Amino acid sequence: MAQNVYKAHDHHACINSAVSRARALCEEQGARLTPVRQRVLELVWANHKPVGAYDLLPKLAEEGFNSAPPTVYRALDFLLDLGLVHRISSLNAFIGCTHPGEAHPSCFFVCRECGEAQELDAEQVNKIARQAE
Amino acid sequence: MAQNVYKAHDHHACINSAVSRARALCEEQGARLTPVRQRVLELVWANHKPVGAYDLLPKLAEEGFNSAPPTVYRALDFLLDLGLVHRISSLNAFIGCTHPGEAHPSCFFVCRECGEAQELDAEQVNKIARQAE
DNA sequence: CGTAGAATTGCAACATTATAACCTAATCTC
DNA sequence: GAGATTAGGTTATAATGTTGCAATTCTACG
Repeated sequence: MAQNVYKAHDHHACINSAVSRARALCEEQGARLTPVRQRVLELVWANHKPVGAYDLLPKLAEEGFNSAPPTVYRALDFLLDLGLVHRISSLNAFIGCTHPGEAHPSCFFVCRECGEAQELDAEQVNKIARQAE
Repeated sequence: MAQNVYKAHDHHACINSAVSRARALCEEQGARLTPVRQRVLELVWANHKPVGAYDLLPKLAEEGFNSAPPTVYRALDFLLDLGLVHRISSLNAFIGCTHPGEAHPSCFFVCRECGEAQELDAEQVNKIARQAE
Protein backbone atom coordinates (compact mmCIF):
# COMPACT_ATOMS: atom_id res chain seq x y z
CA MET A 1 0.00 0.00 0.00
CA ALA A 2 2.09 2.86 1.22
CA GLN A 3 5.41 2.47 -0.55
CA ASN A 4 8.43 3.60 1.31
CA VAL A 5 11.11 2.76 -1.11
CA TYR A 6 13.99 4.16 0.81
CA LYS A 7 13.46 2.00 3.83
CA ALA A 8 10.95 -0.69 4.67
CA HIS A 9 9.22 -0.18 7.98
CA ASP A 10 6.00 -0.63 9.85
CA HIS A 11 4.12 2.32 8.57
CA HIS A 12 1.08 1.88 10.75
CA ALA A 13 3.42 2.46 13.64
CA CYS A 14 4.45 5.76 12.05
CA ILE A 15 0.89 6.94 11.87
CA ASN A 16 -0.01 5.75 15.32
CA SER A 17 2.97 7.32 16.93
CA ALA A 18 2.32 10.57 15.06
CA VAL A 19 -1.18 10.60 16.45
CA SER A 20 -0.16 9.83 19.98
CA ARG A 21 2.55 12.44 19.93
CA ALA A 22 -0.07 14.84 18.64
CA ARG A 23 -2.43 13.91 21.43
CA ALA A 24 0.25 14.42 24.02
CA LEU A 25 1.27 17.74 22.58
CA CYS A 26 -2.30 18.98 22.46
CA GLU A 27 -2.84 17.89 26.03
CA GLU A 28 0.26 19.73 27.08
CA GLN A 29 -0.74 22.90 25.26
CA GLY A 30 -4.42 22.84 26.02
CA ALA A 31 -5.24 22.48 22.34
CA ARG A 32 -7.96 20.27 20.94
CA LEU A 33 -7.21 17.47 18.55
CA THR A 34 -10.64 17.35 16.98
CA PRO A 35 -11.74 14.59 14.58
CA VAL A 36 -10.97 16.55 11.41
CA ARG A 37 -7.62 17.59 12.74
CA GLN A 38 -6.68 14.09 13.72
CA ARG A 39 -7.88 12.68 10.44
CA VAL A 40 -5.94 15.27 8.49
CA LEU A 41 -2.85 14.40 10.46
CA GLU A 42 -3.33 10.72 9.70
CA LEU A 43 -3.86 11.42 6.02
CA VAL A 44 -0.75 13.55 5.90
CA TRP A 45 1.09 10.63 7.44
CA ALA A 46 -0.44 8.16 4.99
CA ASN A 47 2.96 7.96 3.38
CA HIS A 48 6.27 9.73 3.47
CA LYS A 49 5.51 11.88 0.52
CA PRO A 50 4.37 15.45 0.84
CA VAL A 51 0.65 15.78 0.19
CA GLY A 52 -1.25 18.73 -1.24
CA ALA A 53 -4.13 20.32 0.63
CA TYR A 54 -6.43 19.66 -2.27
CA ASP A 55 -5.49 15.98 -2.30
CA LEU A 56 -6.93 15.70 1.16
CA LEU A 57 -10.29 17.18 0.31
CA PRO A 58 -11.76 14.19 -1.56
CA LYS A 59 -10.46 11.77 1.04
CA LEU A 60 -12.14 13.70 3.79
CA ALA A 61 -15.29 13.91 1.72
CA GLU A 62 -15.36 10.11 1.30
CA GLU A 63 -15.36 9.75 5.02
CA GLY A 64 -18.22 12.10 5.57
CA PHE A 65 -16.16 15.02 6.76
CA ASN A 66 -16.90 18.42 5.51
CA SER A 67 -14.56 19.11 2.68
CA ALA A 68 -14.18 22.65 1.61
CA PRO A 69 -10.78 24.27 1.28
CA PRO A 70 -11.06 26.27 4.50
CA THR A 71 -11.66 23.09 6.48
CA VAL A 72 -8.46 21.49 5.33
CA TYR A 73 -6.42 24.63 5.53
CA ARG A 74 -7.60 25.32 9.03
CA ALA A 75 -6.68 21.85 10.12
CA LEU A 76 -3.31 22.12 8.47
CA ASP A 77 -2.67 25.52 10.01
CA PHE A 78 -3.46 24.09 13.39
CA LEU A 79 -1.04 21.23 12.86
CA LEU A 80 1.57 23.60 11.53
CA ASP A 81 1.26 25.83 14.57
CA LEU A 82 1.85 22.88 16.84
CA GLY A 83 4.77 21.77 14.72
CA LEU A 84 3.08 18.48 13.88
CA VAL A 85 3.47 18.96 10.16
CA HIS A 86 5.64 21.04 7.91
CA ARG A 87 4.81 22.82 4.73
CA ILE A 88 7.16 22.29 1.80
CA SER A 89 6.70 25.48 -0.15
CA SER A 90 8.43 24.33 -3.28
CA LEU A 91 5.75 21.66 -3.64
CA ASN A 92 2.80 23.48 -2.13
CA ALA A 93 2.49 20.43 0.04
CA PHE A 94 2.56 19.21 3.59
CA ILE A 95 4.32 16.42 5.39
CA GLY A 96 4.32 14.99 8.88
CA CYS A 97 7.05 16.19 11.18
CA THR A 98 9.37 13.48 12.37
CA HIS A 99 10.13 15.08 15.71
CA PRO A 100 7.42 17.45 16.82
CA GLY A 101 7.76 19.09 20.17
CA GLU A 102 11.44 19.86 19.82
CA ALA A 103 12.22 23.28 18.47
CA HIS A 104 13.80 22.71 15.10
CA PRO A 105 14.09 24.87 12.08
CA SER A 106 13.64 22.33 9.37
CA CYS A 107 14.82 21.64 5.93
CA PHE A 108 13.83 19.03 3.36
CA PHE A 109 15.38 17.11 0.57
CA VAL A 110 12.77 15.90 -1.84
CA CYS A 111 13.39 13.11 -4.30
CA ARG A 112 12.40 14.13 -7.80
CA GLU A 113 12.02 10.49 -8.79
CA CYS A 114 9.79 9.03 -6.14
CA GLY A 115 8.50 12.11 -4.40
CA GLU A 116 9.61 11.08 -0.95
CA ALA A 117 10.91 13.77 1.33
CA GLN A 118 13.46 13.67 4.07
CA GLU A 119 13.52 16.09 6.93
CA LEU A 120 16.85 17.54 8.01
CA ASP A 121 17.84 19.50 11.02
CA ALA A 122 18.56 22.97 9.79
CA GLU A 123 20.48 24.08 12.84
CA GLN A 124 23.71 23.78 10.98
CA VAL A 125 22.35 25.82 8.14
CA ASN A 126 22.01 28.66 10.57
CA LYS A 127 25.71 28.47 11.21
CA ILE A 128 26.34 28.96 7.55
CA ALA A 129 24.01 31.92 7.62
CA ARG A 130 26.03 33.55 10.37
CA GLN A 131 29.18 33.12 8.37
CA ALA A 132 27.74 34.56 5.18
CA GLU A 133 28.55 38.25 5.10
CA MET B 1 14.07 54.86 -4.03
CA ALA B 2 15.26 51.34 -3.70
CA GLN B 3 15.89 50.83 -0.02
CA ASN B 4 18.66 48.46 0.88
CA VAL B 5 18.62 48.65 4.59
CA TYR B 6 21.21 46.05 5.29
CA LYS B 7 23.91 47.76 3.34
CA ALA B 8 24.07 50.92 1.34
CA HIS B 9 25.44 50.47 -2.15
CA ASP B 10 25.24 51.69 -5.70
CA HIS B 11 22.20 49.84 -6.79
CA HIS B 12 22.33 50.92 -10.42
CA ALA B 13 25.59 49.08 -10.57
CA CYS B 14 23.82 45.96 -9.33
CA ILE B 15 21.31 46.12 -12.12
CA ASN B 16 23.83 46.95 -14.77
CA SER B 17 26.14 44.21 -13.80
CA ALA B 18 23.29 41.75 -13.65
CA VAL B 19 22.36 42.69 -17.19
CA SER B 20 25.86 42.45 -18.52
CA ARG B 21 26.44 39.10 -16.88
CA ALA B 22 23.18 38.01 -18.45
CA ARG B 23 24.30 39.21 -21.84
CA ALA B 24 27.58 37.39 -21.54
CA LEU B 25 25.90 34.21 -20.40
CA CYS B 26 23.40 34.31 -23.24
CA GLU B 27 26.17 34.90 -25.72
CA GLU B 28 28.04 31.95 -24.34
CA GLN B 29 25.01 29.69 -24.48
CA GLY B 30 23.56 30.87 -27.73
CA ALA B 31 20.46 32.13 -25.97
CA ARG B 32 18.65 35.33 -26.77
CA LEU B 33 18.22 38.05 -24.21
CA THR B 34 15.14 39.56 -25.82
CA PRO B 35 13.67 42.88 -24.68
CA VAL B 36 11.03 41.33 -22.41
CA ARG B 37 13.56 39.02 -20.88
CA GLN B 38 16.03 41.78 -20.21
CA ARG B 39 13.36 44.05 -18.82
CA VAL B 40 12.09 41.32 -16.52
CA LEU B 41 15.61 40.74 -15.29
CA GLU B 42 16.02 44.44 -14.58
CA LEU B 43 12.70 44.57 -12.77
CA VAL B 44 13.62 41.57 -10.68
CA TRP B 45 16.80 43.38 -9.77
CA ALA B 46 14.96 46.60 -9.00
CA ASN B 47 15.68 45.88 -5.37
CA HIS B 48 17.01 43.13 -3.21
CA LYS B 49 13.62 41.87 -2.26
CA PRO B 50 11.98 38.92 -3.91
CA VAL B 51 9.32 40.00 -6.38
CA GLY B 52 6.17 38.16 -7.41
CA ALA B 53 5.43 37.35 -11.02
CA TYR B 54 2.16 39.22 -10.82
CA ASP B 55 3.92 42.30 -9.49
CA LEU B 56 5.84 42.49 -12.71
CA LEU B 57 2.81 42.39 -14.97
CA PRO B 58 1.58 45.95 -14.42
CA LYS B 59 5.11 47.32 -14.69
CA LEU B 60 5.59 45.64 -18.01
CA ALA B 61 2.19 46.84 -19.13
CA GLU B 62 3.11 50.46 -18.30
CA GLU B 63 6.07 50.18 -20.59
CA GLY B 64 4.08 48.85 -23.49
CA PHE B 65 5.20 45.28 -23.16
CA ASN B 66 2.71 42.56 -23.51
CA SER B 67 1.62 41.61 -20.07
CA ALA B 68 -0.20 38.39 -19.67
CA PRO B 69 0.89 35.83 -17.12
CA PRO B 70 2.52 33.52 -19.66
CA THR B 71 4.74 36.34 -20.85
CA VAL B 72 6.17 36.94 -17.44
CA TYR B 73 6.41 33.31 -16.52
CA ARG B 74 8.18 32.49 -19.75
CA ALA B 75 10.69 35.21 -19.20
CA LEU B 76 11.22 34.09 -15.62
CA ASP B 77 11.59 30.47 -16.68
CA PHE B 78 14.16 31.51 -19.20
CA LEU B 79 16.10 33.41 -16.56
CA LEU B 80 15.74 30.53 -14.12
CA ASP B 81 17.10 28.09 -16.67
CA LEU B 82 20.14 30.24 -17.16
CA GLY B 83 20.55 30.61 -13.44
CA LEU B 84 20.11 34.37 -13.63
CA VAL B 85 17.34 34.41 -11.08
CA HIS B 86 16.14 32.12 -8.33
CA ARG B 87 12.66 31.30 -7.25
CA ILE B 88 11.90 31.49 -3.56
CA SER B 89 9.05 29.04 -3.22
CA SER B 90 8.05 30.02 0.25
CA LEU B 91 7.23 33.47 -1.07
CA ASN B 92 6.08 32.59 -4.57
CA ALA B 93 8.62 35.11 -5.65
CA PHE B 94 11.78 35.61 -7.64
CA ILE B 95 15.09 37.28 -6.98
CA GLY B 96 18.21 38.00 -8.96
CA CYS B 97 21.05 35.57 -8.54
CA THR B 98 24.18 37.07 -7.08
CA HIS B 99 26.57 34.77 -8.88
CA PRO B 100 25.09 33.32 -12.04
CA GLY B 101 27.25 31.13 -14.18
CA GLU B 102 28.75 29.22 -11.29
CA ALA B 103 26.95 26.01 -10.44
CA HIS B 104 25.48 26.52 -7.01
CA PRO B 105 22.61 24.94 -5.25
CA SER B 106 21.22 27.91 -3.43
CA CYS B 107 19.47 28.71 -0.26
CA PHE B 108 17.91 31.89 1.06
CA PHE B 109 17.32 33.61 4.32
CA VAL B 110 14.49 36.04 4.08
CA CYS B 111 13.94 38.81 6.58
CA ARG B 112 10.39 38.81 7.86
CA GLU B 113 10.70 42.47 8.83
CA CYS B 114 11.99 44.14 5.72
CA GLY B 115 11.49 41.46 3.11
CA GLU B 116 15.07 41.41 1.93
CA ALA B 117 16.58 38.10 1.02
CA GLN B 118 20.10 36.86 1.23
CA GLU B 119 21.46 34.11 -0.94
CA LEU B 120 23.60 31.44 0.64
CA ASP B 121 25.75 28.75 -0.82
CA ALA B 122 23.98 25.52 -0.09
CA GLU B 123 26.96 23.31 -0.76
CA GLN B 124 27.43 22.77 2.92
CA VAL B 125 23.79 21.84 3.33
CA ASN B 126 24.48 18.94 1.04
CA LYS B 127 27.07 17.72 3.48
CA ILE B 128 24.45 17.68 6.18
CA ALA B 129 22.19 15.75 3.85
CA ARG B 130 24.82 13.09 3.38
CA GLN B 131 25.21 12.73 7.11
CA ALA B 132 21.52 12.49 7.79
CA GLU B 133 20.55 8.81 7.92
C1' DC C 1 18.57 35.94 -51.35
C1' DG C 2 14.89 32.86 -49.70
C1' DT C 3 12.89 29.49 -47.58
C1' DA C 4 12.49 25.60 -43.96
C1' DG C 5 12.74 24.88 -39.30
C1' DA C 6 13.25 26.53 -34.73
C1' DA C 7 12.53 29.73 -31.18
C1' DT C 8 9.77 33.30 -29.43
C1' DT C 9 5.59 35.79 -28.54
C1' DG C 10 0.39 36.83 -28.29
C1' DC C 11 -3.69 35.41 -26.62
C1' DA C 12 -7.57 33.07 -24.39
C1' DA C 13 -8.97 29.99 -21.49
C1' DC C 14 -8.33 27.30 -17.55
C1' DA C 15 -6.15 24.86 -13.43
C1' DT C 16 -4.40 24.98 -8.90
C1' DT C 17 -3.65 26.81 -4.45
C1' DA C 18 -5.11 29.73 -0.74
C1' DT C 19 -7.90 33.18 1.74
C1' DA C 20 -11.85 36.46 3.13
C1' DA C 21 -16.01 37.21 5.16
C1' DC C 22 -19.69 35.94 7.71
C1' DC C 23 -22.31 33.10 10.20
C1' DT C 24 -23.59 28.81 13.22
C1' DA C 25 -22.32 25.32 16.47
C1' DA C 26 -19.67 23.31 19.94
C1' DT C 27 -16.91 23.74 24.04
C1' DC C 28 -14.90 25.88 27.97
C1' DT C 29 -14.97 28.99 32.23
C1' DC C 30 -16.90 30.65 35.90
C1' DG D 1 -26.45 27.90 32.61
C1' DA D 2 -24.70 32.70 30.64
C1' DG D 3 -21.21 34.58 28.36
C1' DA D 4 -16.79 34.05 26.24
C1' DT D 5 -13.92 31.49 23.31
C1' DT D 6 -12.82 28.29 19.92
C1' DA D 7 -13.99 25.49 16.02
C1' DG D 8 -16.46 24.50 11.88
C1' DG D 9 -19.74 25.38 7.64
C1' DT D 10 -20.57 27.89 3.48
C1' DT D 11 -20.00 30.85 -0.32
C1' DA D 12 -17.40 33.47 -2.87
C1' DT D 13 -13.16 35.18 -4.52
C1' DA D 14 -8.14 36.18 -4.66
C1' DA D 15 -3.55 34.84 -5.98
C1' DT D 16 -0.54 32.06 -8.52
C1' DG D 17 0.62 29.25 -12.37
C1' DT D 18 -0.30 26.41 -16.85
C1' DT D 19 -1.94 24.68 -21.44
C1' DG D 20 -2.74 24.90 -26.20
C1' DC D 21 -2.61 26.97 -30.36
C1' DA D 22 -1.86 30.47 -33.83
C1' DA D 23 1.14 34.17 -35.39
C1' DT D 24 5.49 36.07 -35.72
C1' DT D 25 10.43 36.53 -35.71
C1' DC D 26 14.87 34.77 -35.96
C1' DT D 27 18.58 31.56 -37.75
C1' DA D 28 20.83 28.53 -40.67
C1' DC D 29 21.65 26.56 -44.77
C1' DG D 30 21.35 25.75 -49.63
